[in-house]
Amino acid sequence: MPELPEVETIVRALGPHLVGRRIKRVTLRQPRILIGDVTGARGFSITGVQRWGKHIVLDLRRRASTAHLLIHLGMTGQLLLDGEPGPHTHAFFYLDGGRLLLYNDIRQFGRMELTRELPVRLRRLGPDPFQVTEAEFVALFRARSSMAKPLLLNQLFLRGLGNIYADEALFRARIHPRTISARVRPAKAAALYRAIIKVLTEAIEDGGSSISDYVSSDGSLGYFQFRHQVYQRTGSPCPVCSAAIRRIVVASRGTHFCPRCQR
DNA sequence: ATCGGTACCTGCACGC
DNA sequence: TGCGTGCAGGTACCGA
Repeated sequence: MPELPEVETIVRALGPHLVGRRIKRVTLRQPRILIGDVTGARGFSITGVQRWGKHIVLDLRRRASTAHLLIHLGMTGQLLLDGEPGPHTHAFFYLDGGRLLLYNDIRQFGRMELTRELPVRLRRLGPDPFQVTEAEFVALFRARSSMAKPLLLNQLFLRGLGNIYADEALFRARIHPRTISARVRPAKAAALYRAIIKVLTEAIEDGGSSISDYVSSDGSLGYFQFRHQVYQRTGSPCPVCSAAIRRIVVASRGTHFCPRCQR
Protein backbone atom coordinates (compact mmCIF):
# COMPACT_ATOMS: atom_id res chain seq x y z
CA MET A 1 0.00 0.00 0.00
CA PRO A 2 2.96 2.17 -0.06
CA GLU A 3 3.37 5.44 -1.78
CA LEU A 4 4.54 8.58 -0.09
CA PRO A 5 1.22 9.53 1.56
CA GLU A 6 0.64 6.05 2.96
CA VAL A 7 4.17 5.81 4.32
CA GLU A 8 3.89 9.32 5.77
CA THR A 9 0.65 8.38 7.49
CA ILE A 10 2.17 5.24 8.95
CA VAL A 11 5.20 7.14 10.19
CA ARG A 12 3.07 9.80 11.84
CA ALA A 13 0.79 7.23 13.42
CA LEU A 14 3.49 4.87 14.65
CA GLY A 15 6.04 7.45 15.71
CA PRO A 16 4.51 8.43 19.05
CA HIS A 17 4.04 4.78 20.00
CA LEU A 18 7.55 3.69 19.08
CA VAL A 19 9.85 6.51 20.08
CA GLY A 20 11.43 5.78 23.43
CA ARG A 21 10.74 2.06 23.30
CA ARG A 22 13.47 -0.51 23.48
CA ILE A 23 13.56 -3.52 21.16
CA LYS A 24 13.84 -6.52 23.43
CA ARG A 25 13.79 -9.27 20.85
CA VAL A 26 13.37 -9.77 17.10
CA THR A 27 12.24 -12.97 15.49
CA LEU A 28 11.90 -13.71 11.79
CA ARG A 29 9.61 -16.36 10.46
CA GLN A 30 11.61 -19.26 9.07
CA PRO A 31 12.66 -20.04 6.46
CA ARG A 32 12.00 -16.55 5.18
CA ILE A 33 15.19 -14.94 3.97
CA LEU A 34 13.31 -12.54 1.80
CA ILE A 35 13.68 -9.73 4.25
CA GLY A 36 17.08 -8.84 5.59
CA ASP A 37 18.36 -10.16 8.89
CA VAL A 38 17.39 -7.46 11.31
CA THR A 39 17.67 -9.50 14.48
CA GLY A 40 20.67 -7.33 15.37
CA ALA A 41 18.22 -4.56 16.27
CA ARG A 42 17.82 -6.29 19.61
CA GLY A 43 18.83 -4.09 22.51
CA PHE A 44 18.48 -0.83 20.60
CA SER A 45 16.07 1.90 21.60
CA ILE A 46 14.01 3.73 19.01
CA THR A 47 14.86 7.42 19.01
CA GLY A 48 12.99 8.52 15.91
CA VAL A 49 10.66 7.41 13.13
CA GLN A 50 11.04 9.09 9.79
CA ARG A 51 10.13 8.72 6.14
CA TRP A 52 12.73 8.73 3.38
CA GLY A 53 10.89 8.53 0.09
CA LYS A 54 8.83 5.38 0.51
CA HIS A 55 11.16 3.99 3.16
CA ILE A 56 10.38 3.97 6.86
CA VAL A 57 13.46 4.74 8.91
CA LEU A 58 13.64 3.81 12.57
CA ASP A 59 16.50 5.65 14.24
CA LEU A 60 18.14 3.46 16.85
CA ARG A 61 20.53 3.99 19.74
CA ARG A 62 22.28 1.60 22.08
CA ARG A 63 24.62 3.32 24.52
CA ALA A 64 27.01 5.28 22.31
CA SER A 65 26.22 3.60 19.04
CA THR A 66 23.49 4.54 16.63
CA ALA A 67 21.92 2.64 13.76
CA HIS A 68 18.93 2.69 11.44
CA LEU A 69 16.33 0.07 10.71
CA LEU A 70 15.15 0.61 7.15
CA ILE A 71 11.79 -0.76 6.13
CA HIS A 72 10.42 -0.71 2.61
CA LEU A 73 6.88 -2.03 2.38
CA GLY A 74 7.04 -3.11 -1.25
CA MET A 75 3.53 -3.56 -2.56
CA THR A 76 1.78 -5.23 0.33
CA GLY A 77 3.91 -4.72 3.42
CA GLN A 78 2.31 -3.40 6.58
CA LEU A 79 3.34 -2.65 10.12
CA LEU A 80 0.94 -3.59 12.86
CA LEU A 81 1.18 -2.55 16.48
CA ASP A 82 -0.24 -5.01 18.98
CA GLY A 83 -2.11 -6.90 16.29
CA GLU A 84 -2.66 -10.56 15.66
CA PRO A 85 0.04 -12.46 13.76
CA GLY A 86 -1.23 -14.12 10.59
CA PRO A 87 0.01 -16.37 7.81
CA HIS A 88 1.85 -13.45 6.24
CA THR A 89 3.55 -12.17 9.35
CA HIS A 90 7.29 -12.35 8.67
CA ALA A 91 8.88 -10.37 11.49
CA PHE A 92 8.14 -9.83 15.17
CA PHE A 93 9.63 -6.94 17.12
CA TYR A 94 9.04 -7.38 20.84
CA LEU A 95 9.23 -4.00 22.54
CA ASP A 96 9.37 -3.04 26.18
CA GLY A 97 6.08 -2.20 27.80
CA GLY A 98 4.69 -5.42 26.40
CA ARG A 99 4.14 -4.02 22.94
CA LEU A 100 4.61 -5.98 19.75
CA LEU A 101 5.33 -4.59 16.31
CA LEU A 102 4.50 -7.01 13.49
CA TYR A 103 5.57 -6.93 9.89
CA ASN A 104 3.09 -8.46 7.44
CA ASP A 105 3.69 -8.80 3.74
CA ILE A 106 1.56 -10.91 1.43
CA ARG A 107 3.62 -10.57 -1.72
CA GLN A 108 6.94 -10.35 0.09
CA PHE A 109 8.32 -7.55 -2.01
CA GLY A 110 9.15 -5.57 1.08
CA ARG A 111 12.67 -5.35 2.47
CA MET A 112 14.32 -4.56 5.77
CA GLU A 113 17.86 -3.64 6.54
CA LEU A 114 19.82 -2.75 9.64
CA THR A 115 22.59 -0.24 8.96
CA ARG A 116 24.93 2.07 10.81
CA GLU A 117 24.48 4.87 8.30
CA LEU A 118 21.93 5.73 5.68
CA PRO A 119 23.14 3.75 2.65
CA VAL A 120 24.42 5.55 -0.43
CA ARG A 121 21.64 3.91 -2.38
CA LEU A 122 19.13 5.91 -0.35
CA ARG A 123 21.11 9.11 -0.19
CA ARG A 124 21.32 9.08 -3.95
CA LEU A 125 17.57 9.13 -4.41
CA GLY A 126 16.03 12.25 -5.87
CA PRO A 127 14.66 15.04 -3.68
CA ASP A 128 11.54 14.65 -1.61
CA PRO A 129 8.61 16.38 -3.36
CA PHE A 130 8.02 18.51 -0.27
CA GLN A 131 11.64 19.64 -0.11
CA VAL A 132 12.19 20.60 -3.73
CA THR A 133 11.08 24.05 -4.87
CA GLU A 134 8.94 24.71 -7.90
CA ALA A 135 11.86 26.27 -9.77
CA GLU A 136 14.13 23.35 -8.95
CA PHE A 137 11.53 20.85 -10.05
CA VAL A 138 10.94 22.62 -13.36
CA ALA A 139 14.67 22.69 -14.07
CA LEU A 140 15.16 19.02 -13.15
CA PHE A 141 12.11 17.88 -15.09
CA ARG A 142 13.07 19.71 -18.26
CA ALA A 143 16.69 18.61 -18.03
CA ARG A 144 15.58 15.01 -18.65
CA SER A 145 14.28 13.52 -21.84
CA SER A 146 12.13 10.77 -20.48
CA MET A 147 8.45 10.15 -20.78
CA ALA A 148 6.68 11.98 -18.00
CA LYS A 149 5.10 8.93 -16.37
CA PRO A 150 8.21 6.78 -15.92
CA LEU A 151 10.17 9.86 -14.87
CA LEU A 152 7.76 10.50 -12.01
CA LEU A 153 8.07 6.87 -10.98
CA ASN A 154 11.86 7.03 -11.05
CA GLN A 155 12.97 7.37 -7.43
CA LEU A 156 16.34 8.70 -8.57
CA PHE A 157 14.47 11.67 -10.04
CA LEU A 158 11.98 12.28 -7.24
CA ARG A 159 11.50 10.11 -4.19
CA GLY A 160 8.08 9.00 -3.04
CA LEU A 161 5.73 8.99 -6.00
CA GLY A 162 4.16 5.74 -7.14
CA ASN A 163 1.73 4.64 -9.79
CA ILE A 164 -1.44 6.14 -8.31
CA TYR A 165 -0.22 9.61 -7.53
CA ALA A 166 1.82 9.83 -10.73
CA ASP A 167 -1.34 9.25 -12.75
CA GLU A 168 -3.37 11.63 -10.60
CA ALA A 169 -0.76 14.40 -10.77
CA LEU A 170 -0.38 14.12 -14.55
CA PHE A 171 -4.14 14.29 -14.93
CA ARG A 172 -4.42 17.42 -12.82
CA ALA A 173 -1.61 19.05 -14.76
CA ARG A 174 -3.21 17.93 -18.04
CA ILE A 175 -0.03 16.25 -19.26
CA HIS A 176 -0.13 13.09 -21.36
CA PRO A 177 1.83 10.32 -19.60
CA ARG A 178 4.01 9.76 -22.68
CA THR A 179 5.00 13.39 -23.06
CA ILE A 180 8.77 13.84 -23.22
CA SER A 181 9.73 15.86 -20.17
CA ALA A 182 12.23 18.08 -21.99
CA ARG A 183 9.49 19.25 -24.31
CA VAL A 184 7.14 20.37 -21.56
CA ARG A 185 6.83 24.18 -21.34
CA PRO A 186 8.08 25.65 -18.04
CA ALA A 187 4.59 26.84 -17.08
CA LYS A 188 3.27 23.34 -17.63
CA ALA A 189 6.07 21.75 -15.63
CA ALA A 190 5.33 24.21 -12.84
CA ALA A 191 1.69 23.15 -12.96
CA LEU A 192 2.83 19.54 -12.64
CA TYR A 193 4.87 20.41 -9.56
CA ARG A 194 1.85 22.07 -7.95
CA ALA A 195 -0.34 19.12 -8.90
CA ILE A 196 2.09 16.70 -7.23
CA ILE A 197 2.15 18.75 -4.04
CA LYS A 198 -1.62 19.10 -4.05
CA VAL A 199 -2.33 15.43 -4.65
CA LEU A 200 0.14 14.28 -2.01
CA THR A 201 -1.06 16.84 0.52
CA GLU A 202 -4.69 15.87 0.06
CA ALA A 203 -3.88 12.19 0.34
CA ILE A 204 -1.89 12.71 3.54
CA GLU A 205 -4.77 14.71 5.00
CA ASP A 206 -7.18 11.93 4.10
CA GLY A 207 -4.84 9.38 5.61
CA GLY A 208 -4.47 11.41 8.75
CA SER A 209 -8.18 11.82 9.20
CA SER A 210 -8.91 8.17 8.58
CA ILE A 211 -6.26 7.00 11.00
CA SER A 212 -7.09 9.37 13.85
CA ASP A 213 -9.89 7.19 15.15
CA TYR A 214 -7.67 4.17 15.51
CA VAL A 215 -5.93 3.46 18.75
CA SER A 216 -3.62 0.89 17.26
CA SER A 217 -1.65 2.31 14.40
CA ASP A 218 -1.36 0.06 11.44
CA GLY A 219 -0.85 0.08 7.73
CA SER A 220 -4.06 -1.65 6.81
CA LEU A 221 -5.98 1.46 5.96
CA GLY A 222 -5.63 0.96 2.24
CA TYR A 223 -6.33 3.89 0.01
CA PHE A 224 -7.73 6.20 2.65
CA GLN A 225 -10.64 8.25 1.42
CA PHE A 226 -8.58 9.69 -1.39
CA ARG A 227 -10.76 9.76 -4.45
CA HIS A 228 -8.97 8.94 -7.65
CA GLN A 229 -9.97 10.92 -10.67
CA VAL A 230 -8.33 8.66 -13.24
CA TYR A 231 -6.51 5.85 -11.45
CA GLN A 232 -8.37 2.58 -12.02
CA ARG A 233 -11.32 4.40 -13.50
CA THR A 234 -10.92 3.01 -17.00
CA GLY A 235 -14.01 3.69 -19.08
CA SER A 236 -15.54 6.04 -16.53
CA PRO A 237 -16.22 9.63 -17.56
CA CYS A 238 -13.49 12.17 -16.96
CA PRO A 239 -14.61 14.42 -14.09
CA VAL A 240 -13.60 17.45 -16.16
CA CYS A 241 -14.74 16.74 -19.72
CA SER A 242 -16.67 13.45 -19.49
CA ALA A 243 -14.52 11.67 -22.06
CA ALA A 244 -13.90 8.02 -21.21
CA ILE A 245 -10.78 7.47 -19.10
CA ARG A 246 -8.28 5.26 -20.93
CA ARG A 247 -5.81 2.70 -19.65
CA ILE A 248 -2.55 2.17 -21.50
CA VAL A 249 0.74 0.56 -20.54
CA VAL A 250 3.72 2.87 -20.17
CA ALA A 251 7.05 1.49 -19.02
CA SER A 252 5.31 -1.74 -18.06
CA ARG A 253 2.92 0.03 -15.71
CA GLY A 254 -0.81 0.42 -16.05
CA THR A 255 -1.41 4.08 -16.77
CA HIS A 256 -4.72 5.91 -16.61
CA PHE A 257 -5.46 9.21 -18.28
CA CYS A 258 -8.07 11.33 -20.03
CA PRO A 259 -7.43 11.29 -23.78
CA ARG A 260 -9.11 14.67 -24.19
CA CYS A 261 -7.65 16.62 -21.26
CA GLN A 262 -4.13 15.20 -21.47
CA ARG A 263 -2.32 15.68 -24.77
C1' DA B 1 20.16 7.95 -20.84
C1' DT B 2 16.17 5.59 -21.54
C1' DC B 3 12.93 1.83 -22.42
C1' DG B 4 10.76 -2.66 -22.49
C1' DG B 5 10.82 -7.09 -20.66
C1' DT B 6 11.52 -10.13 -16.89
C1' DA B 7 11.70 -11.50 -12.16
C1' DC B 8 10.47 -11.62 -7.42
C1' DC B 9 5.47 -13.38 -4.64
C1' DT B 10 0.39 -14.10 -3.42
C1' DG B 11 -4.40 -13.03 -3.99
C1' DC B 12 -8.28 -11.62 -6.47
C1' DA B 13 -11.66 -10.87 -10.19
C1' DC B 14 -12.95 -12.55 -14.32
C1' DG B 15 -14.65 -15.69 -18.09
C1' DC B 16 -15.59 -20.36 -19.25
C1' DT C 1 -16.71 -26.11 -8.26
C1' DG C 2 -12.51 -25.72 -10.72
C1' DC C 3 -9.13 -23.67 -13.94
C1' DG C 4 -6.70 -20.46 -16.69
C1' DT C 5 -5.70 -15.52 -17.46
C1' DG C 6 -4.60 -11.01 -16.31
C1' DC C 7 -4.02 -7.73 -12.98
C1' DA C 8 -2.18 -5.46 -8.58
C1' DG C 9 0.20 0.47 -5.11
C1' DG C 10 7.18 -1.99 -5.16
C1' DT C 11 12.26 -2.30 -7.09
C1' DA C 12 16.23 -4.52 -9.56
C1' DC C 13 18.42 -6.30 -13.42
C1' DC C 14 19.19 -7.24 -18.28
C1' DG C 15 19.83 -6.16 -23.12
C1' DA C 16 18.88 -3.01 -26.85
